[in-house]
Amino acid sequence: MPELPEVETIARGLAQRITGDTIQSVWLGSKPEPLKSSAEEIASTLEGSRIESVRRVGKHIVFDLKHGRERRQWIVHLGMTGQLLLARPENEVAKHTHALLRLASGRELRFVDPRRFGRLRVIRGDGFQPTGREPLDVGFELFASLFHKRKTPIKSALLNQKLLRGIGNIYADESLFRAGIRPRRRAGLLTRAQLRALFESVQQVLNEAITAGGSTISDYVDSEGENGLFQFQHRVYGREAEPCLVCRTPIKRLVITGRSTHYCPQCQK
DNA sequence: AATGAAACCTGACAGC
DNA sequence: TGCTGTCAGGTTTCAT
Repeated sequence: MPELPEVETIARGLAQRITGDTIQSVWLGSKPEPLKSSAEEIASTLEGSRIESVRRVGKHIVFDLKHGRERRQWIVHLGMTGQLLLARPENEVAKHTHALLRLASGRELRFVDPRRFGRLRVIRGDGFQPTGREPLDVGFELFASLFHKRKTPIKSALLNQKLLRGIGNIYADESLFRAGIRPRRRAGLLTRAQLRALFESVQQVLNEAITAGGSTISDYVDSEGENGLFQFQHRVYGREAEPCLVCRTPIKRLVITGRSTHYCPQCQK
């Protein structure tokens, strides 16, 4: 479900509301799939830990914890349909709830994920090592070098988390539209001007989406259960056969490395 | 090394 | 009212 702007929105909301709280006890569902670490390891690492900070790294939510003097981390990836929700104990526990953290403040932090593509893991210490570069922190020269000599379509390269971390299907399509680049163009063949346009489009799209609280297509909600609003600003994603907002040409849809891809055949070259 | 297809899951929706 | 097929904000694994 969530890409960089959605994960950023969730992390900011949680940071505001649970920083300084302590995890008292942990319940983990019987289905083991969403757990990357063992259930016992997750529970024993989290229980008794104080939440020092909550932040986004790529599409991961990182909880920096302190257990006594020891640093620990809880790493959450939401997959396609994962949600982290702050709730009161009396609130009904939703179907597909896989983890429930009881906090000292009396609230509960719940991980809900119908498709179970999400992943939870814990780390002793603070050594979480993400892949790729943050698209909002990287400079142009480094950005351009990531695509050098790559034969893969630029759309696939944008989705490759080992290059840039956090861009997903919606924001790849939206960035390519704004940059006027066809998704199937070989990454290594982009001109310097196109790379510059793409660099700026990616940052623009991500920043605007963060401001709008992310995109809600079907089930994304932030930690308070609120929808995002950026879906109303999508220019190509989900608009197959609808007129391009710039030139009225019908938006085309195709599949690139298994992902639905939307573009304007007139505006994107 | 790099690329692409298939697999992992459940739910919603369209068409019959 | 079913049933079937398709699709979905993602990543990993396995062949080429």
